[in-house]
Amino acid sequence: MEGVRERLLRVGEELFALKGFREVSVREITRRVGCNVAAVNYHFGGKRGLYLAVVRDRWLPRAQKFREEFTRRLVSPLTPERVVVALAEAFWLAPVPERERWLHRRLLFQELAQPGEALPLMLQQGLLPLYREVERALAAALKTEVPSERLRLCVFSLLAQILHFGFFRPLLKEFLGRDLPVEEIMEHLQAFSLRGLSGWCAS
Amino acid sequence: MEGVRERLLRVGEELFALKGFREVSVREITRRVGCNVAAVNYHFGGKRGLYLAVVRDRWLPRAQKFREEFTRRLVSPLTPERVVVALAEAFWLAPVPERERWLHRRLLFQELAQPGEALPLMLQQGLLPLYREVERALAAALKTEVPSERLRLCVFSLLAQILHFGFFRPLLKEFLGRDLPVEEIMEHLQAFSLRGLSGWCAS
DNA sequence: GTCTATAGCAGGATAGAC
DNA sequence: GTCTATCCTGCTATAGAC
Repeated sequence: MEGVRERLLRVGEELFALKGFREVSVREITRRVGCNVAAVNYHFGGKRGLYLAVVRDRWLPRAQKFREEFTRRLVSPLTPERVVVALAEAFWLAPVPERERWLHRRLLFQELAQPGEALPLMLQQGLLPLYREVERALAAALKTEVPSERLRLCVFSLLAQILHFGFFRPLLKEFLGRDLPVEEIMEHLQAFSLRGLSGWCAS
Repeated sequence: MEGVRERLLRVGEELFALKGFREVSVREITRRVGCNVAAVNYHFGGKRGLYLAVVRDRWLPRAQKFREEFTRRLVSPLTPERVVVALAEAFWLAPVPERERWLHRRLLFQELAQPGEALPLMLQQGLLPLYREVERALAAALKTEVPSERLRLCVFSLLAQILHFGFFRPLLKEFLGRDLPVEEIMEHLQAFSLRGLSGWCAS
């Protein structure tokens, strides 16, 4: 049975992710949960406390789960192609409901838009470890010795695309004229990241 | 002489970009401008009206300016490399104060985090025309016939990196251990977008 | 642990003087 | 056009009954 505390965390995350911290009222959360307004203060010491608990108890564990999905999908011998595929799959095909993936992106987005004390937590404990993990895999995949800063920038470019294609999905739809299925996005990501524009260049 | 109306737009944009619509109060804006609270209602019909005016009168024109900067920097004969450089330069080296570039990104970010009636405006009149412009340039640069959907996805990947390196600059600093100057970011963007990871691949 | 009731405050908007 | 004064609404947080 899901207690009031857990329901507050779940509903709180939904609303914070959808509208951002300020835009959500404690009343709205407790009404949906079906409990009293005072419950938030009792369990979390206030609205801000609930928000931080959401990040700690729901967002961070999920971030770690995505990271593990990535690692789990790496198959040796490592190639750049396989690293890219593992990364894309971890984000888009992991056994996590689409709804949760959306929540996850969205909450990060909200925190970036209005940075608070949760941001350092999310960056350092959520994103940075993933970046390092990808860097390690990529270093192993590229046989040549690549300067580590070069490598990290490539990791950044990879993640940039993954996050962007998530965040700007509506714009993509408008730009293309149709809603591209995940499989095709992955295919493009792979092609672009591995060969870049020169894959299409005549010269 | 800058009238009250213009100052409200300028200060309003600063604050909306920094904190988001909800987080800013009319009182705060008018206090900084040095006018009365009622001025917002008089000139714009309310807080929301001021926000929309900011988007229309300041953000959209600036978006168009960036687009023109891009077009202006294209030199024939077009090559993919030159398109990438023109795009990066338009965003990072245009004769616009860094502060304004920051404002511009930030306001888009806020609107994406909490979409309102301004979002369609920003996407359709601000971003989409730029995307189409880049697509056109890229199509001319790539001699071979590239399916237009492929091309658009490449444009998306390009812009993804440009926006991401702007939004996540703090994370990049932490990841690299130093704050990368714009010139070096551009160099990487060019290398990655043109050749992808295979530029570093042994096989 | 969970509720009701309320304190205490801040925000947006408006009416009307000047 | 710009100001003062004020209304009304909605919020968080807390005190205290049960």
